[in-house]
Amino acid sequence: MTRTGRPRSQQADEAILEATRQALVDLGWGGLTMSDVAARAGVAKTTLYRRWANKNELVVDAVAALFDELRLPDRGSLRADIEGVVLQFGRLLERPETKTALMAVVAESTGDEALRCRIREAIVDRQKHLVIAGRRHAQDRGELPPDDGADPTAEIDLIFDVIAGAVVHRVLVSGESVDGAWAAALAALILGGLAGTVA
Amino acid sequence: MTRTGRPRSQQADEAILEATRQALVDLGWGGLTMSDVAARAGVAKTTLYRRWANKNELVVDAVAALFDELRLPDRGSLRADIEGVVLQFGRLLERPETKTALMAVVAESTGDEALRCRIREAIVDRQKHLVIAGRRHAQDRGELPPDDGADPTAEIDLIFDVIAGAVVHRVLVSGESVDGAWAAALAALILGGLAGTVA
DNA sequence: GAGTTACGCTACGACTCGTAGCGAAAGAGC
DNA sequence: GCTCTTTCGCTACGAGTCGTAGCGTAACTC
Repeated sequence: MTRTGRPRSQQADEAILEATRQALVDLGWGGLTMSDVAARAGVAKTTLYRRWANKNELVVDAVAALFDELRLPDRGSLRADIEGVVLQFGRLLERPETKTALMAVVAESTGDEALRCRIREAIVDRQKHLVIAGRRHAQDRGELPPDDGADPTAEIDLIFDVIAGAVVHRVLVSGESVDGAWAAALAALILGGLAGTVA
Repeated sequence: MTRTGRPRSQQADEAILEATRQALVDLGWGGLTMSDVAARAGVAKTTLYRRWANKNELVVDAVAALFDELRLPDRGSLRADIEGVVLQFGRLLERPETKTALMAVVAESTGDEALRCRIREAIVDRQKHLVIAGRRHAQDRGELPPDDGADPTAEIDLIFDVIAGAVVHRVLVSGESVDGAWAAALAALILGGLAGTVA
């Protein structure tokens, strides 16, 4: 089913997404306008609306592309894996375009189920896979017990919410940076609990 | 210095804040307009602008009032205190007006230092006090060692980011509710780490 | 070539923002 | 009572944005 007619410019797609990210840095979420993005991308405003229904979906796609770079290299221990993911996620979140956009689209998604699904697929699931992979590596190494038949979903979700939530909260709400010392402290807390860090 | 002239209507203030919260529930952040809030509150639009410079500050104040209800009753153990705070914060965050507004103003604050300060005073510090109080209670009970001269700020900040971040992430990003079981699991993780929950 | 689709451009109605100007209302001080 | 001061509701306004429609042209397939 080769489509007939003039094909959509792939180049325009990337120019628009890049222009969206740049506009977010310069203007923030509230200041971003479709006209401005179109002008930056060297594209007509109508071209934007032919591909994205509204501002929210455009920004989700523009930001989601940034999450492609998340990886989990096996660093040899569960502790090192956690620190690596925390640092990686922190660096990603400290970039101005990510910082501004992520919370805004999440906020907008609270009343928009379609947008929520789009975020889940494009961003959340991509992070959760890191937790699942890290857990499997740790089990292979014997650092964590293998699945005992119980459903591990709840545990995975908890770890995911704790790690991602802590990083997001540190960067966006507390407004401080995620450095090596903080990543180490968080990893220690997750592994050993308060007893482990304090004692 | 008693101010002369007609005093500002305190009643109007509360009507506006309540109308703002209700409008957030009905319309979401993007759909909320100053005209609509004014109409709901039975107030002229100009009256809004005489008290709040723009939409962001109005919403911050409207939402901040909800955080007044956060308390830390001494429940007898560190574990119970953590579970109580988590449940309390979770219930607050699951309310539609909080859910929608909190992330939006945080997102907007990434490019607005004044707004960031306002959020810190009105919302963040109010939560952090709970962590500080809980830590002191635990020290009084002997569950945690007393301060050994080292600055406990970093540890408090970490615990704060982990608890608040996890709850926020669970509710707003993962989109699931904070129930007793989850609160217990989170408390167990914080106290004993992965070793404690798994083994 | 013929047919189909995407493109840039312009214009448009509906809406929101934030401000200005007006007369009336509500208090404080004499 | 009266005056002064500030807030109030109302209307109107310019500027800006959204998302859409219509047009002629460009690009690609068969």
